[in-house]
Amino acid sequence: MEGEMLKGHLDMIVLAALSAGPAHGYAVIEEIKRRSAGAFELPEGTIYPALHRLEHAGLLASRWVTTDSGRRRRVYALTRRGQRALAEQRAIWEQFSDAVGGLLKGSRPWKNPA
Amino acid sequence: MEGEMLKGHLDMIVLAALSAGPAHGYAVIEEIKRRSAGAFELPEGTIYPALHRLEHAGLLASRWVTTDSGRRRRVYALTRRGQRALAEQRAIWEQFSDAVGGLLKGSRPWKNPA
DNA sequence: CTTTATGCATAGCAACGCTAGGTAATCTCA
DNA sequence: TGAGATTACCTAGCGTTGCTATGCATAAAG
Repeated sequence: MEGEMLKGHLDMIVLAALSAGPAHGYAVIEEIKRRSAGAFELPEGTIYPALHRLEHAGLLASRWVTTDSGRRRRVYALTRRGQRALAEQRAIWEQFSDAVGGLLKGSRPWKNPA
Repeated sequence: MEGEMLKGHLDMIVLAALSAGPAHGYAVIEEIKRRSAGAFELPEGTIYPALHRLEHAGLLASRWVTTDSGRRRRVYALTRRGQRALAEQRAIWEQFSDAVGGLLKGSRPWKNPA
């Protein structure tokens, strides 16, 4: 699928992916892919700028971590503000989703034979 | 609400608004507003270009109509291709919506990367 | 050793809804 | 009758934002 459909929803998606616990960028990409059952395979050029933006906005905090094997990773975690933002955006998503649902309802081609 | 959230969903929304029957641009705006319970108040600068685009793509057909009171209106109707496109986009919306749902819902035992 | 996967970063592009501006006829109501 | 609101259409250009393309570097797999 994909188009420009997730414009305006990306922040929420990234925040949601981090809601289970801290993760580094690459892991965020995989978590999004996993939780969306493969529907969202977001490129690095989408995620890294998003993470930077969200950190700059105070919704995420990051620290550098070095693994046992010597890999450097930047691990992000939701801040309290980030958690609040996620809750807000989730509520907005519900409204948006309901509104679209309302539009699609009544346009059903295979009308439900009550 | 509003942001850039409906990027990539506008065509479906317009097609859905016309699925009940032909309508002119201004009426499409009101139909969208009505069916979305006021959530979507789309400006003319959004709708008219969208209608032109959809007609150019062969998903809509238009004709000029003059009302009894002498008003000129451009009335749009779904073509067969438009109906098919709506069905497709509805299916894609379901996928998109489910994927976002999975993201907002799914939390799983956290596997520490570091 | 060569390939694949991991991991981070960013300049510039492209898509697309929206702002802001214009034109014009009809309706409402004092 | 006149003013303002509403209806009704159109479009150039803007701004946001996700994505492409590219670069760098290390670790695991073959």
